[in-house]
Amino acid sequence: MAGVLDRASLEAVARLFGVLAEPTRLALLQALKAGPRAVSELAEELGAKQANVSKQLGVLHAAGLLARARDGNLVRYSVAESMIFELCELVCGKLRRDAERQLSALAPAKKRK
Amino acid sequence: MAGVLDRASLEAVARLFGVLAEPTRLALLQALKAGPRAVSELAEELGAKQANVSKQLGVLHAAGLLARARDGNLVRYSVAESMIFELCELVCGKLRRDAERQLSALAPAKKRK
DNA sequence: ACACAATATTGCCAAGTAGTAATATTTTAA
DNA sequence: TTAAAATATTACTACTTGGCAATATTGTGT
Repeated sequence: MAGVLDRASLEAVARLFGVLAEPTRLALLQALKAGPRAVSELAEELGAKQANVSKQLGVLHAAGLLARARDGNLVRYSVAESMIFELCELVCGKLRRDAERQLSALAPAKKRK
Repeated sequence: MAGVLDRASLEAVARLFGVLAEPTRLALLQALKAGPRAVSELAEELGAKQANVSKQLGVLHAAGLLARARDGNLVRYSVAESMIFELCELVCGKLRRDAERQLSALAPAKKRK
């Protein structure tokens, strides 16, 4: 369905993947999957510094993955692209398969399902 | 379906996304979508240096995304995880939607489909 | 106006890495 | 054993960026 992408499109795709290529940002997305959270809540939940949480949320927001909403003194972020969870599921599936293959190579004959 | 991932799992997922976060590697995957290719073929097809193509193919192979097969003097690489194209499709879809939104914000009332 | 709390920003450093030129390795063919 | 071709590796440079401390900004209540 999709033709061949030019260099600029490939760079855009790569940039998006790059946003997801950091454990801290993935942890933030995972926490936000349960619902909107304020910066300080996320910082405590992840055990991370406020400055860094704010910075990484900014990266995710700039990429269009998060929505930002002021609520008095707080700023609540929420997931704006549920697509990211499909992405993560695909990757997790591959990692699970890899791990299984590695296991069965050491311990033959495993139960199927 | 998937529970909460620990730090190590998040790092593994991030590492995978990181492999896809480079335009050159995406271009290689795109070229390989049409079928197996030798290193020199890919270098010419992309207009890139042999050393860099070999290096990036190595990264993709180490990540388990490509298969490697010697064929005489050549080494042919091929896609080992078709999942990556689903990933790219999801990302491309988001980018298309973003671009459309940006367009319709400037030029109201566009034709549907 | 003030103090206080939550968030954002700035300057910095250390680590990681894409790309390159040069060189090494592997394979084929004489 | 040679030479030549294809691929991989090494050493290097330039650039990017995650995390941090300090500071600035924004909003709330008094």
